[in-house]
Amino acid sequence: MTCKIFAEVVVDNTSSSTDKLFTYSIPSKYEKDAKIGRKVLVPFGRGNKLVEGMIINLINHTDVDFDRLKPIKTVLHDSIFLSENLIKLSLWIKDMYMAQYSEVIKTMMPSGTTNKVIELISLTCKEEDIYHKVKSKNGIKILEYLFKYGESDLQKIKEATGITNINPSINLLLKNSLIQIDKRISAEVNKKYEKFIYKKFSGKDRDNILGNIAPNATKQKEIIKYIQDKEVVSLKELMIDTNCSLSSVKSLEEKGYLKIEEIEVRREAITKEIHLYKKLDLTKDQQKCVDAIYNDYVENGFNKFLIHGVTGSGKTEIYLQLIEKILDMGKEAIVLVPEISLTPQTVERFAGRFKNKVAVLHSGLSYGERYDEWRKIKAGEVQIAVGARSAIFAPFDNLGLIIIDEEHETSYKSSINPKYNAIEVGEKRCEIENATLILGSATPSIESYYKAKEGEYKLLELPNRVNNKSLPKIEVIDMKTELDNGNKSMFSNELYNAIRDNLNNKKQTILFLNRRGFSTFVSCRKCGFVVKCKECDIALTYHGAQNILKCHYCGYTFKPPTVCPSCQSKYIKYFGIGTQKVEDEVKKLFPQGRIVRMDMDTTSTKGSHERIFEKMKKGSIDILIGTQMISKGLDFPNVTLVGIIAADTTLNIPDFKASERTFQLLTQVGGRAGRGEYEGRVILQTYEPDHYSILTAQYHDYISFYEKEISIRKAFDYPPFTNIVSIIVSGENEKDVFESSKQIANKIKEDIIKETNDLDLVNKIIGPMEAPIYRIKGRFRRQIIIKIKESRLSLIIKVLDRVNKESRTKNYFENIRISTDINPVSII
DNA sequence: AGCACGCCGACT
DNA sequence: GTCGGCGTGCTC
Repeated sequence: MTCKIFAEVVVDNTSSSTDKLFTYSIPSKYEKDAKIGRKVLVPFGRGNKLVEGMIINLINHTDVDFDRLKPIKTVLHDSIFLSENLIKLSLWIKDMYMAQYSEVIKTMMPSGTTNKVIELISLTCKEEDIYHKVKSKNGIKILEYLFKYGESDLQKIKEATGITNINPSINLLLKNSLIQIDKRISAEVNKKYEKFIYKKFSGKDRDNILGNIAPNATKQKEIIKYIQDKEVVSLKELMIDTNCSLSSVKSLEEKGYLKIEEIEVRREAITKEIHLYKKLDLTKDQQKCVDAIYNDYVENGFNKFLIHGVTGSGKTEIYLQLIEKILDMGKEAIVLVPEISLTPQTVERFAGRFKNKVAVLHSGLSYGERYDEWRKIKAGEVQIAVGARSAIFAPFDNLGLIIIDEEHETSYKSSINPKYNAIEVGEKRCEIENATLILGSATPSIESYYKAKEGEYKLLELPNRVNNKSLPKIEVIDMKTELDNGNKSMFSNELYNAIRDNLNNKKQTILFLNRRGFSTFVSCRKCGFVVKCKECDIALTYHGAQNILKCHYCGYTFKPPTVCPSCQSKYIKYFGIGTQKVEDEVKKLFPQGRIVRMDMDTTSTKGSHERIFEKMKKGSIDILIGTQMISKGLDFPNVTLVGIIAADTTLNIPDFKASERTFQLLTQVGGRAGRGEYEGRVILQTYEPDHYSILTAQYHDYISFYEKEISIRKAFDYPPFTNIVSIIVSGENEKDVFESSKQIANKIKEDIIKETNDLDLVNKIIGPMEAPIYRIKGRFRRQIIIKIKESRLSLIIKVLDRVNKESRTKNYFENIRISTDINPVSII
């Protein structure tokens, strides 16, 4: 086979106009190293500035003019590179989600590992040369700066001298050999090194050495004694244990007794001590599940499964035992869990079973930690990666299994570019790498369950809990009746009594409300004015602890008004309840209880999640109040009561997934009760007790919910019966946004007609209209929605891609952004 | 996006 | 001549 001589390279550049493949020739010395997925340095642009790139393809001939071709400068021998399979996957993602090459490549790599080339400029002449060899004023300025401050990079010189067009002057100085330019490459994240001390003497020489050391050098003697029966010790450790200084160690090194060496150390992402998590006996149902998947994998390789198992049915143990089998085959596994439940509890189970074969990847890690975990995977030091969404790209070369737990979670869909869905990417990756995909949930998404029913996934049902405990009873309380009976508080009589009894019985209670803050909106009782964010079209939430109004979209805070900004009346009232208010109320009603609130406001610091979990586990919390953060993965045997304060908060959102999300949330929260030996009780308060989401959740009846919901989706043509493409046009100038969105919509329609002449398709384009949240962070937003059948999706993507590019080059309006989302998790 | 290039007018 | 400012168009 002949060697390929050209490489198609994606250049590290955020601009959309340079987001394409550039062809470079491969110098013969790099023939072997220049492989697909390798990082390179290439000269780019007129100035031949060195930039990092990634080889996407190798080819034998090219249409690019010979005199335009440049050679690759360096193939970077880094531990960070991608497999050919992952490059294949990245190309699929780019097409499917209308993303840019560089965006996709960046999400696949650990952040901060992109190399930047810095050009350091230094002098090669004497000071007196400045004035007689250089005539130009700018040239003199630059040289004077370099004399004063020594070598410096271009940016600094530019700032200090105030020369805007500096390059001609620099080039002139370079031509006259008055300066030189050194190139240095560096990345944000690097390997971490620590100093270690090696013993350079043997035991029998010890007394000799001690005799040779000056009598007053007591610290040196101490060090010799300390290290005598060790081979190597970290400098840090030695300095702490012997309380010596670096100079003592250094003088011992000079005498030749020790050697100081820098060695790379791995940052540890799992800091906690991990206890063994014992293998459990499987129930019949669980065993059937494991066997079905394993046998299928051995026989067929690539396949897709959906495990529908009620809360507490032991899905995790199934995952663990399947992983064990896969590992025995020499294969590797990825486990995806929602970010929110990627708590120590989950990690403990996997690491507790498989010890150092596990790497974790999530947003709580520093760049450095993530970089080290990534390299552990790439180097084959671990066989399992547990992580959030982006762990779907864990760089295994021999993948056998991808598990996506709680597959209905919306966090698997990325909200930033590339706006990929980890489930779809997982399917594609398994197809490419001949691996098995397992989706698991107690409340599968409607789309996934439909696919399972249609045979696209193999459906496995686990209808029973492992301990054969029945699912907790859910009592629905109609809050309208409570109100009629004169109860104006947020707690029904039932819930109040249950909390009181639980407290008396020394059992734990979880209270759930999917809204943080104190009050959800502030309004004037006289004129109805609602206080909104200055930058967003969003009602502000009152946060009592700090006495501020907060926008949950942009994070801005405001002082609460004392008079109505609109009519100047004093009748400002705080409406709606949030977790803070619940906390206040519970503290008032049960002053003897130990009460903790858990939401985004109380868990912003690192490790705060963990602290609350530990306290809950130890039993030092009686009542835990929280948002959906507490609805997942928690397993506290002593929780016997779950109170859902207002079940309809998610129900009335104008989104096609509102019912589904409500059902899932209620089922998941309800599942937190009665996981131990005691019977659990769930009290659900609502103003809409007859809504099917609530009725079916009450009886843990997923199937009935599914039947009802799928018929509605079909009737109104929503997913899974159609794909949804949402296009948001945004900008700071309202009129420009209005006009440009209209033009874009027209362009899309024209293009579709040109391609297919399908008027029906054109008529299905909704909008442009004001987006449900019309303004966010000062930008006005208009939305276009296209419902499109699977068979026509690629056509629409093609059209949108073209319109996107065109509107960018033609630049009708300034600062207009177009953001396209294929199958968003919500159209709000 | 960044950057070079080229053209122009202003300032020695 | 030299310098800065700005518009234009390209990047293998």
